[in-house]
Amino acid sequence: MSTDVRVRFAPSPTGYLHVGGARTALFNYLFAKHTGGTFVLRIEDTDRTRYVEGAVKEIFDSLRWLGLSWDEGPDVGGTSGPYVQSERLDIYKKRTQDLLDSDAAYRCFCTPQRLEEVRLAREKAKMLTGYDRHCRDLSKEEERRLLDGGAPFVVRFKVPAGRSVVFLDMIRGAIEYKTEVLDDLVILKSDGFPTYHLANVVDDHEMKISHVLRGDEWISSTPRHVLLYEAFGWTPPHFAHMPVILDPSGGKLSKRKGAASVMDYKNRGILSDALFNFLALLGWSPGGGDEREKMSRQEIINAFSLEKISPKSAVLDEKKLDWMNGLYMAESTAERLAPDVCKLWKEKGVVTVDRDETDPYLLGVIRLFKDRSKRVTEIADNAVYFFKDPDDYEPKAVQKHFKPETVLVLRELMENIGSLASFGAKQLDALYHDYAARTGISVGELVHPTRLAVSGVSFGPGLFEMMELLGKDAVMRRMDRAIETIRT
RNA sequence: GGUCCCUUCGUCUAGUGGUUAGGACACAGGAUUUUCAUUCCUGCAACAUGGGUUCGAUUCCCAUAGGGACUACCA
Repeated sequence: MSTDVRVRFAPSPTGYLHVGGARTALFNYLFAKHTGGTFVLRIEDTDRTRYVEGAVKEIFDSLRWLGLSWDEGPDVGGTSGPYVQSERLDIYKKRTQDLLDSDAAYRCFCTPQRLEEVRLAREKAKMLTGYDRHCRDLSKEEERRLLDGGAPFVVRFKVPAGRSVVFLDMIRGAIEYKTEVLDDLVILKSDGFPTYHLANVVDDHEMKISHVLRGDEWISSTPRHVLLYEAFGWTPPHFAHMPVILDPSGGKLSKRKGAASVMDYKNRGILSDALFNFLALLGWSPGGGDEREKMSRQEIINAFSLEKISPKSAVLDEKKLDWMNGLYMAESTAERLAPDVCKLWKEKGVVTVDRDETDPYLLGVIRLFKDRSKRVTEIADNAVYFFKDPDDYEPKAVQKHFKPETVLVLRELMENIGSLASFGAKQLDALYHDYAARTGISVGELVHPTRLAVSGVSFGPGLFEMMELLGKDAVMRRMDRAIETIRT
């Protein structure tokens, strides 16, 4: 079956792409790539009231940024199009008619008010909520009369009585439902649009989807879908339901509580490779004693299998994401990081908007910071002093390193630096060590005040590399300024 | 309320009918380093509870508890 694998990711354009959705897409992608199958992207826009302008683009952008490219979809086409449900209305109408013809479905003329009343009454009586099948046995004459009167209607599926529906979830095993708990679901709405249930079943069949990998909120709808396949005389696909991703308090990830969408993570300085790797490991692991954590896309694809997906929901640990992102930051190059970092610098007004991203100075700064930063944003935040002299100095560090006698030391260092033949990290290193040896002052006691004078903070890249990049003029000017500060 | 799903360190997880229950992140301590970060040691820390089945259960079964999903003319 390996080459027959066809999977799909089917988001509805109601907003941004949530990381939970992104991971479902990721697992679909991984399964397709692992099996040499096809990854289809389908837009489920059958609810016109929830449609959000720009959502499709946001979803496309998020998936592309994460590196999840699809083989068939709205923009790239394919043999099973169209891939947007609102463009497939005729298909659903025809299929609905098929069901009506075979007496597997019926028109329901109940008003929303009546439905509401029934629901409340049933709830009160502690009965199963859901439709009471009022229109299921309408006579032909009655139906004709209502139809001729122009009464609005929906089409409902006739759930057979006294049956049990069993389906196999690839990561949970067999799941069984009695049809008693299933009500007659709406398959075609009064506006002529299909509901998710119908559209989903029809499309998955027509698009020859072999495996449906979706969020586990769909488990309880699956028996209805199985019944629909049955009514159409189709073989259902394989099902596998992905667990949800939670925030640290155990609730759903939400924008309110922090990052929730793929773009949130991007904007907060997470790298695509890192998020890909991290999300893959959330709810899945290679198993079999394989304890790799940092894995390339190809390694993940090679090791992936649906059976190793865990059925339990997982909490997204941002600390671990940071750790992994740091690994990818260090591994990346200044050139690759530059566009993202520069964008942040430009937003902060640290560099002018027309500044060239391939500027060697900029790349030099990034190179100095990337190994010690966990996120792209960290570089942008911590490297500001490379673009302007420090306005003030870190108070705690001042107490520790700016002492009256520091003035003398800095002055002498400046004199030495002034007479340096060439201003480079190596020479500076030698100079500091020589000076330390000559005076008996420890290197640390020279380095710390210099660092504070030059950068304004007590931490950062290697001092001598930093000085070299900053250049002699800036270094001398800042040291001079620090001396003034100490004296006053 | 009903139906269904889930349950190994704080978090992500590996794993087995008999193991000192392994790794990673985080945390704590130490070493290295001019700072920070890295790196390297060390430490801390888990099989939800109760019944079975079994010579033996973390592992298999059943309950209970806790968490979650669904219960729309939303997906």
